[in-house]
Amino acid sequence: MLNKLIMKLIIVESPTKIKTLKRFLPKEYQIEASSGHVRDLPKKELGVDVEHDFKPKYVVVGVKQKAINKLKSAAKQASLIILATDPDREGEAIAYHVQKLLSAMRPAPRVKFQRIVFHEITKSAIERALANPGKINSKLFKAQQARRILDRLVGYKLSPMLWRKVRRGLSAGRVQSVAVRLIMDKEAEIDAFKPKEYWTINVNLNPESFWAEVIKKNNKKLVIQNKSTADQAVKDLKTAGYQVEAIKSKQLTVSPPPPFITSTLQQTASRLFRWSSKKTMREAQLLYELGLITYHRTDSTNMAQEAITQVRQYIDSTYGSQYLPDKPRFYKRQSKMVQGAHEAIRCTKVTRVEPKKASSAGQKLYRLIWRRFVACQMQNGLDQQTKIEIQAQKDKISYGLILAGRRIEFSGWRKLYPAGQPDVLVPDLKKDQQLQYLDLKSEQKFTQPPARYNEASLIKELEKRGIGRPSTYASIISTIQVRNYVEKIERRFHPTPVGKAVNQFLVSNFPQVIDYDFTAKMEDDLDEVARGKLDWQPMIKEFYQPFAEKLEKVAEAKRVKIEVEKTGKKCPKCKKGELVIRVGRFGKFLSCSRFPDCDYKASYQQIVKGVKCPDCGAKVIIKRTKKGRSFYGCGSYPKCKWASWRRPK
DNA sequence: CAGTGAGCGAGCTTCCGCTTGACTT
Repeated sequence: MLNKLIMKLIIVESPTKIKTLKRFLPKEYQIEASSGHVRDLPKKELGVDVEHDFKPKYVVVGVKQKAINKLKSAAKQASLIILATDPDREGEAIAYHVQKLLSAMRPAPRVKFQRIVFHEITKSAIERALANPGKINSKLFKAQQARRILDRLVGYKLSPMLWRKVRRGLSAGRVQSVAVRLIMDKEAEIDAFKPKEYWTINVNLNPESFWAEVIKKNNKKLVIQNKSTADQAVKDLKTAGYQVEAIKSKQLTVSPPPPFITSTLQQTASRLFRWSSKKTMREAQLLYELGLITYHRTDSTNMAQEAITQVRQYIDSTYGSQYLPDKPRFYKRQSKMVQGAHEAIRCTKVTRVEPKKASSAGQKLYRLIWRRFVACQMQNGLDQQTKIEIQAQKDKISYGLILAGRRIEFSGWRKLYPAGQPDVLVPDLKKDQQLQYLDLKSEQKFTQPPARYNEASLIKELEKRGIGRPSTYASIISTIQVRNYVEKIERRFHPTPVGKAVNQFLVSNFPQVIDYDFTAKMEDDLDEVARGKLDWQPMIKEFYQPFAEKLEKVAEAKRVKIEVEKTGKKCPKCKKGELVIRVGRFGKFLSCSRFPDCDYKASYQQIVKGVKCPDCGAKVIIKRTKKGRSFYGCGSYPKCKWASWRRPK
């Protein structure tokens, strides 16, 4: 058959790309997807020979067998195989392993392999890439391999240590352990926090009955720390004379936020819709598969040239030229950790304002992405900020008061994207104008402890430190909860006794591994490997040698006790011990403090208030599956088997 | 979707990062 000789096989990572590419390319090209990594270290063993230069053992990823079979049968027909995986470290490794797998086929395909890279899926970009094929960048692949091996060594050496020293089934890793540490350190900050007392005084003045805040005394910043100071000021202010001292006005330009990337999309959907990162990713995936948005796992704010041109035309024709900046906006990458294989998350067609094919949740997310996409190329907003300074004079003592206002002069991009604060108007006053005292409010306040992390703020913090990747943010959140290291209460993360014990163990024994800068240092080294300045084996060795020595030492250390939560009740079995709440693999349970002398145990029931079992009327409790997902169940189980994922009415 | 967990003896747990289905409460 003639076809057999001329068919060229292009291999990409994501199956969704197949359709798009087919539109651009002539029939002689067949396009298939690897669906991510096809070979990896084995799951059941370390798979790294630490005695022999860290030689890795790779096996085929079981769940990818179907995709691999497809690749293989296509490869048999092909005259040329073009590896078009993503243009980053992981993509290079995927290309390497795909080539390895396909070359090992019997009978061996006698085709050539080419590697191409493109940063946007447009006809011109792909044609350019096809015209300039290269080979696999083995330095970049080695950098990925070093990353993979390092993570394996950390994870598969530390985790068994925890099984022996704390409890079976636990885990540690370069990313998850630092995420847990962040939460623990925040808790320590909160514990150490001592609220400070302070007072605010606001004075109500005429004309127009406005309020101004007292901020100065005798031209110095005034901080009121106790009631007697506040009372003295109140006494003065009640009978003082008031006068406008100055009116200061200035214009502020307000730039739009950059287009969405994975982390900011998750944070914004969390803030506006109260969605979990998992929910956001699920909805984004569906939009991506419908071809409505660009790829949703990205750390880059770049946008395709054609998209910018289209959105600028759209802004000009829909909102008018005053909403269009002279030049397109480009957003810089925020850190060197950014890999930039993909574009920012944007709509594929700017004129598609409402996607009819999407679900209602999908439409909600789409509208958000659309607004941010268009807004990021719109003109700056312009605000008029006004500060009115007022002086209060009482005998020889003077107080300074302030009143701040802000008014939007030109909405700019905020015409589209939620801007936040509405206008705060100030009364129409003149310099030196006399004011009349009406009323006064003196309030005692206390400084607040820092807030615990929620999903959004934890992801933001991890991203800032370069820890984790867009494809893993949602799973990090899940892992630390499934392991029972932290629990979410009212959408915020709190430490559990197990999490505290594990963190304490790691901080005191392996401080370098869970150091906040460990990943950043690793990335620096990987850059060197990718640039050919450093070999990967010495890089791993430099880390592993001291790590292995430490592992040996720590093997001798004592078991770590997990702290228990007291209930204040007596054990009903032995009547001697106290009932305590322990955290096990399946969550909390009640037991006797005298364990193992007394083996009393009972399930700890987290009762849902105001809800009855729809089947038998008993109380409803929150339970967890083995996988860590929580569900509602009947309190009289096993007599009544009622259970539900959703909270009953 | 769940009968345990802490220990004990015997086989197992575990990492990070790239991707989608196959499950569906």
